[in-house]
Amino acid sequence: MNIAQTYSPTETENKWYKYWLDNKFFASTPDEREPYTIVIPPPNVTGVLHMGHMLNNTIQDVLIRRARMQGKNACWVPGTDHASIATEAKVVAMLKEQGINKKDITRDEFLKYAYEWKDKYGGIILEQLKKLGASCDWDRTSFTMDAPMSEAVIDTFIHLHKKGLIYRGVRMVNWDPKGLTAVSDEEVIRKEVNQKLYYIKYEIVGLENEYLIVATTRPETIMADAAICVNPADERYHHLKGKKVLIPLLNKEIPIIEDDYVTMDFGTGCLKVTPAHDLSDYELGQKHHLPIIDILNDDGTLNEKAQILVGEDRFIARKKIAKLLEEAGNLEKTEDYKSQIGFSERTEAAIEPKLSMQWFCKMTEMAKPALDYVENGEVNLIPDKFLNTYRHWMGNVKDWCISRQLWWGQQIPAWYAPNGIFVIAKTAEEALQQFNLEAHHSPLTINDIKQDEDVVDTWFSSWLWPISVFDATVFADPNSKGNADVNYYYPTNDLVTAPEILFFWVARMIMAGHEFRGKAPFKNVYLTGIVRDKLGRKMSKSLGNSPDPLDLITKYGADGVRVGMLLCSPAGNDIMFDESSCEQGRNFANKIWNAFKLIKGIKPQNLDALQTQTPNQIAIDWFANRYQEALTEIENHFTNYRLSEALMACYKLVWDDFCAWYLEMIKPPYLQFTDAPTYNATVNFFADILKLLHPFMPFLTEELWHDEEVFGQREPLDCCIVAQIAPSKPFNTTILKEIETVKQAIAEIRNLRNQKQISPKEALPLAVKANSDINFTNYQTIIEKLANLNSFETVVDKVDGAFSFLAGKDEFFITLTGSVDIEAEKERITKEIEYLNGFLKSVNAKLNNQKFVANAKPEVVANEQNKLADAKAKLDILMESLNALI
RNA sequence: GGGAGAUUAGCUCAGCUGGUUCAGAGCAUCUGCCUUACAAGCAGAGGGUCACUGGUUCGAACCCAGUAUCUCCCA
Repeated sequence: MNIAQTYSPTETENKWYKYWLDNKFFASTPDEREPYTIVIPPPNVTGVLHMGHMLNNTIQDVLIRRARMQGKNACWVPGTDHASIATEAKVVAMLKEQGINKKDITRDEFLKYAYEWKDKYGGIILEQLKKLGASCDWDRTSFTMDAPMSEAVIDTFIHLHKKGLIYRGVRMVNWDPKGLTAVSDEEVIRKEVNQKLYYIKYEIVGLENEYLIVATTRPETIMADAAICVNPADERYHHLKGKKVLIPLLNKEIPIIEDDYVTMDFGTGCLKVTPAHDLSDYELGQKHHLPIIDILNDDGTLNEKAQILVGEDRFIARKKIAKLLEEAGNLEKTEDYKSQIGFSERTEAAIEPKLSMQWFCKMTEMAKPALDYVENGEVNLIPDKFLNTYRHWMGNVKDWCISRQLWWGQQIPAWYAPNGIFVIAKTAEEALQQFNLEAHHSPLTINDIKQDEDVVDTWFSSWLWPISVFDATVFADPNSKGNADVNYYYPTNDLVTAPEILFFWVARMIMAGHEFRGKAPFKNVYLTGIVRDKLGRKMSKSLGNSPDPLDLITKYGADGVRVGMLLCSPAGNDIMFDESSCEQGRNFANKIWNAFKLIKGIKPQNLDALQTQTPNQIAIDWFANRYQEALTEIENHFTNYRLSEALMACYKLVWDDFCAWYLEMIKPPYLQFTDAPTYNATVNFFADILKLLHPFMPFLTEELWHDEEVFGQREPLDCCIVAQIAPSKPFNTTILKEIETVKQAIAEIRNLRNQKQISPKEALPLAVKANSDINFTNYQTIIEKLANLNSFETVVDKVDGAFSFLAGKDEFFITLTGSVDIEAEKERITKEIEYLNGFLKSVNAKLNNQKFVANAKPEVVANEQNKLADAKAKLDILMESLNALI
């Protein structure tokens, strides 16, 4: 026998991944089979593999491998996302290191550097996914800025603009003063921050030495104040109606206005209204027709409209102005205060609400069908608890700010004439044509017009992803039929992603899918949780609490890590990741390895023997049925996307049923071989097990699948990855039940040994008094072997002076060499009797209750009657045993 | 402040339509074993007032109301 003591994964993994690739097992082209499609949530080109990717992609790989083995044409499309802000930030930083300032180079030069950067680092995650075993169709790898994909984005922009769904407008946006761009709401991370609440005194005009006190966290914005607002119900301020106050330091008059938006019991009940620098204030300003005074530059420094502290950064200005206010006697006091502040997800700069001219995509109209798909079940969210959140969000959706003040991305196809008029067109030539069609200005030349400097949000590319990876040409014309790929693969089947991007990606993909294909892009959305550490903290690079996934793979094997991740990852719940679960995965792999070693070791010399009978037939029958039972359960778990439970069911089938029971039942004595029928059956079982496990543990199963000694020389394309797994068949429950009783009896005997300190080597005599209709002689060899008996007999009467126990209603007797401790036996039996009496009482209470009998379903009542009969029978047996002892 | 979800064994989680001997699984723990497939193992065992308080019901871990704690989303 030529096989290692333990399974060592690394070499195996490299070998088989290459073999799969070389033989094109991952590749898919449309054919007559049913398609099964997943598009990867494209990881961002700046990223490296983290635990979230590991979980997410393990799940996708399990689903895709299973579909492949069910005979479907499985296609998993990989790719990456250009991540405009993050990538641009990285490239800018890289250039800075080289002494190059972005401002000093042209857009084209910058893009050249950016593409170089992307080519070098952009594929890292995809390469890492291969280590995990991801069976993506790599030939289809897409990138959101590939030429056709970018063209799709521009076509989409033009199309939606034509429909009136894209417009340009001044809005309050989340401004990132470090990235110098607007970011979407979803890219803002709110954090609780310790701040100070400044109580500032505003002098009331016409009332000498009378002040209004306003509490604010942003004293540096007083120069931008347009009004002070109080609640009309606030009696403290009734006398100030119609009055004005002076902004401290500037001595500028602003009105006191009333609005019930103001919370009376926050601070002093007075709110300074700064329409240019706060979203709510902006809305309040619009309502009350207040002027907008923007005192900040794009980089967060104060501009000349501030009049004081011009050029200072907003945070420095805050400290300085506090001092100035204090000196001027306008600072009443300060208090410590905690509040939520938004930070840029990419640059970590504090977000500044800022009014600016941006491009927006109208959402209300598109949200309606996107909500309907989910409401009516055409798209299933798994778990469905997310439906509520989804519904809430789609009902309150806001227009989507799609422009970004960046270069890395698709440039907005808007062209401006010198007079500020713009047209939307794919090229400068087309734009010029459009301009010159319009009569109200003199003919322009190509040099007169200028394209919008900004690019569109990355999500404006990725919402097209499930379509554009197959056919990027359909966006110019939504009525386009599309190519063979998109017609075959779209809509895709499952999407596996994180709940945090349910809205800004999943929902928008549904919108785009509806707009351009008239169909939702997927049927099921499986939402994974966030991977957290043992302490419940989100795993992140900055906390340093995330293990390097590749190290884990080296340590536990890819299969071990896959199993470890899945064992603790129910859908939609965060996973508390603990390395020890990978250890469990590795141990499981080793268990399978060793079971295989045993099978190899008991292979008979001559497999062609004419022998057709085997004493192991009952064990074989049992496992064949047990396998079907487990398969049924596993299929059910998969149908419901309960992957961790499907895996656990496989785990128990292999470890408990196959290894601990079946193999022990059929195992010949040391250095002996089994018979041909047993061996063949066992090998077939093992092959079934390999197939069942393959989606979870692709490498180990493929390795063992190719063992020549056991499975013979296989054809080059005869691989586990494409082996077909048969659906479950009906099974015989009688043998399953009978073996359960047998197992129970064996466990009792082992327990007896433990209690009485009897060595497993010492054989014992067993007598069986069958009260059920089980014929125990069928199971004699199994019991003899697993309980180590030296005699086995069936009896009609109780055996006196023996240790006895019940398994089901059947009685078992073991005569021990020493005398039986009668008192202890009595006590044990009495305890059982007490328990049964209690049980009987509760069953009787139900059955004697007229209301129960009247209201409960007939089968429930019948069941109670069965319970009663069973318990009575057992009780009789125990009473007899007890009486025999007295 | 508004909304959603959670709370079951030491840990991570199942428990599907209220009704089996329903209080479960895996891991961890404890006891005994180096019994030649596997100590990354084998055999066995012990762990729970189903967060709390009421209610509905013949019957509640499950349904309802309230309370507490936690998480997330939105402001």
